[in-house]
Amino acid sequence: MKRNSRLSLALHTLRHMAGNPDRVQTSADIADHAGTNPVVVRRVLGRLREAGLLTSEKGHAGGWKLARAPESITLADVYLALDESLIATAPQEQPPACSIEHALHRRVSGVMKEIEESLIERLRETTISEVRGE
Amino acid sequence: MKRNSRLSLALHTLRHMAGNPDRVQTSADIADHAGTNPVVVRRVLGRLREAGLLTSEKGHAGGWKLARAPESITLADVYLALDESLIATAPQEQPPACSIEHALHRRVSGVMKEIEESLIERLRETTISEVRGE
DNA sequence: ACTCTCGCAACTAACGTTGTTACAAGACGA
DNA sequence: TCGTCTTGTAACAACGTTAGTTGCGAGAGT
Repeated sequence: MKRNSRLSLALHTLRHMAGNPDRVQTSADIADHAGTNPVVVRRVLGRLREAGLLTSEKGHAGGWKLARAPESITLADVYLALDESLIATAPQEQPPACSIEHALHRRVSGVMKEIEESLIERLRETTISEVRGE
Repeated sequence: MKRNSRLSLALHTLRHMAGNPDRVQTSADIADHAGTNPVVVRRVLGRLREAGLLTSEKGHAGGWKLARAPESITLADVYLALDESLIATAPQEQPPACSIEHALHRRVSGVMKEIEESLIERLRETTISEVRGE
């Protein structure tokens, strides 16, 4: 699939949890609803747990739950937790060998970094609670 | 390699041409300088030709040349010619089935589109002539 | 004990990108 | 006209990334 799908899965799941913050959901439930696989769910939500957005418990009544108030979780938090870095400029491993190439890379990287900043800025304006189907 | 490399190759080549606008260069020369393959060069530069930035000629004195004044070619022109669409949101082929998923997709797509606009805006500020190694 | 859950590692499959080979078609000069 | 240089294009291999899948171990709870 696309680069997008991890972010989609994460947001989708969090948004559902935001509507019912105390309910514990298993990976299997989530996978079922999202049309994917429990292992994939654990992979993605594991990132969110590392970032402090979710908690997980093993055992009978185990599963996933929000770790914080949904009003305090922005789209940017999710984006950053996954560190997708949509705006990728390859880190130019080779020594430039051509000053033009070097200058171009610097220029483009600069713009990309700026743009990624503003993307994050923009995502930070919305919390997961605020997105709702009409 | 990375998503980035087509854009890098295109910009690198155009920048060199901008410094010597009347010289005709073969794909082999360009590939050699960029450390890649003539076929790859033709693939990438072919896009630029379709966009009206370059011309190509077959035969003995054939090769590639700028189609326009280098001062009139911006980084955005190159980016758009390649239609890389760095900011990809998958076009959600499936019917949503879940209104939350739908709303999220709309929200995220909206932000992404905005961001891509501002990237292009930003790239439009610089012409290929203006980038130079110090 | 038994069962349910997450955690994790390993493997497969699909996809996109680059690189490579091969060949056809057009342009030019001898 | 013939040979040679070039682009144009198709087909294929190589590689990396991602999602999906299977299997097994480790905790938690009954």
